[in-house]
Amino acid sequence: MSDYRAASVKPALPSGMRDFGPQEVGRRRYLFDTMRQVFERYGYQPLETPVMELLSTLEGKYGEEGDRLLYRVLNSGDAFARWKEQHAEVRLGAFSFPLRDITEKGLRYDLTVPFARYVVMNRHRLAFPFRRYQIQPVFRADRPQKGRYREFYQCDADVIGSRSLVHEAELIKIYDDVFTALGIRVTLRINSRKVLLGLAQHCRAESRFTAFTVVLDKLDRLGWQGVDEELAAMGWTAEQRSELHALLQLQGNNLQRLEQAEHRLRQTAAEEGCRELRQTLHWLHALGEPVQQVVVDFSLARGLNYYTGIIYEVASAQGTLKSSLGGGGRYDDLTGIFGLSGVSGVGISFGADRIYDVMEELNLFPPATVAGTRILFCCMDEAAMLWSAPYLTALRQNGLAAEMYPEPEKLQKQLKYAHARNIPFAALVGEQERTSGRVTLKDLNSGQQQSVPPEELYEKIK
RNA sequence: GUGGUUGUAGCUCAGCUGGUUAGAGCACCAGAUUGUGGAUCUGGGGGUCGGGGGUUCAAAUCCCCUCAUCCACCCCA
Repeated sequence: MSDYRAASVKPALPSGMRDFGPQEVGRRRYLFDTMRQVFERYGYQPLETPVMELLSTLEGKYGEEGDRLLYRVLNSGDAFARWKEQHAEVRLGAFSFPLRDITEKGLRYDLTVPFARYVVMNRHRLAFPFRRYQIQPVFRADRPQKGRYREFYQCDADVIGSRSLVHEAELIKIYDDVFTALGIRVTLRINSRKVLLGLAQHCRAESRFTAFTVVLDKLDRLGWQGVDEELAAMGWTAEQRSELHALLQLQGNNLQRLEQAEHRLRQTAAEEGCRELRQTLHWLHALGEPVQQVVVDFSLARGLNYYTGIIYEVASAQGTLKSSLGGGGRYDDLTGIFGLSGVSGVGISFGADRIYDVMEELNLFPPATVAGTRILFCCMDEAAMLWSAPYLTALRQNGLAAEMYPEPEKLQKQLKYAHARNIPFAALVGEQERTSGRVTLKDLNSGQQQSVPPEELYEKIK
């Protein structure tokens, strides 16, 4: 028999990973349930995919940076040991070696790419347009910091197989419904990649489009001056930069700014982008004006480079966490890489962990998110425990959460436990109760006690 | 991946320029209260001072390395 206690290890978690205690789970469940309800109300169907995907599915989808942040899983068995034997002369880390020999799987980085993979694999089974939602953890080997974790939940809703802008408007409604239900005031910014592309065309800077969007995305952090400098460093002329500045400086409401932008960027992709944005706003109006603030913002860019049409981003309007609570957009050809081209999709994502952080900071969680134990049987001796057991079961059968303290400990200790667990009622059972056939029901909040027949417990405390 | 911050009891932290057996609050356990929780009082258990190496008669304290943490950058939910 091995002495497993000899080698005691310091308990710890891998960096960026977290446990969720009972209260946190309750609150997270409340968050997820809220989203689930809204998603389903809009006709989205649930989907789950595995944590692990083939690296061939994941690699190259998130840009160079994304590949670096992929968690790679070592092949199981002795693949690595075999590899080392075969390459005994190679010193690990001395120079790059074919990773593929020892790792062919990775943890999912987001939910969109696995969704695209699923759609392609099941295309004959699905009714298009296919709407699905997915609430699952994703993994990024990033360095953790405030509002950034290595394992975090994304809550995605996507519809694939339709170009209709009704979806764009409905997704805004979903954002609106969820954040309104949760009680968070947010700002929802929308833009179109086509407007940005049009601007790049107008400035004859199409070749550096992706780099341009990455810089533009930093506007709220760096301010115009910072963006201006970075673009200058990238080789943008003063004229090109002032053109961009003018676009960002447009005044008026959403529709007015769209009109001006369209006017400025004639004969480019921006015309279509503006038209689509306007159309989306029309649909939104028809579906019902949102409660939350919706702003057309030409500086919104989004890093992920698969977006091609309208893009979204949500940020809290209150609290200290300024980073994004969610985002999304339309991608014209996400399934193309898996061999199914010409299928357009649009989707949004909620960052549950950040939403959690914001709600906690602003104290927005309802007081009781989990229904805990309602009554604790506190027994003086084993005979009392046996006597109580059937009543315990009866309460449970009636759907009430009930517990019995597992030892005939001192009452003091048992009541302390009830108090610590926030259990509102205690049924005290000792010799007196057994002989009289009535239990002493104690209300832990008021401290009052009454003698009741055990059959009436349910009615008294339900 | 880059830069910085902080690691002392289960938790939050104190420990001055190196100097006896490393402290406090909260939490925990026991008792005051042999069938009554929250309050109070009394007592108690708990620490490889993140780990390794070095300087020194002497290191929680100074130096180096390492690990972890948090924050920022990059990037993103």
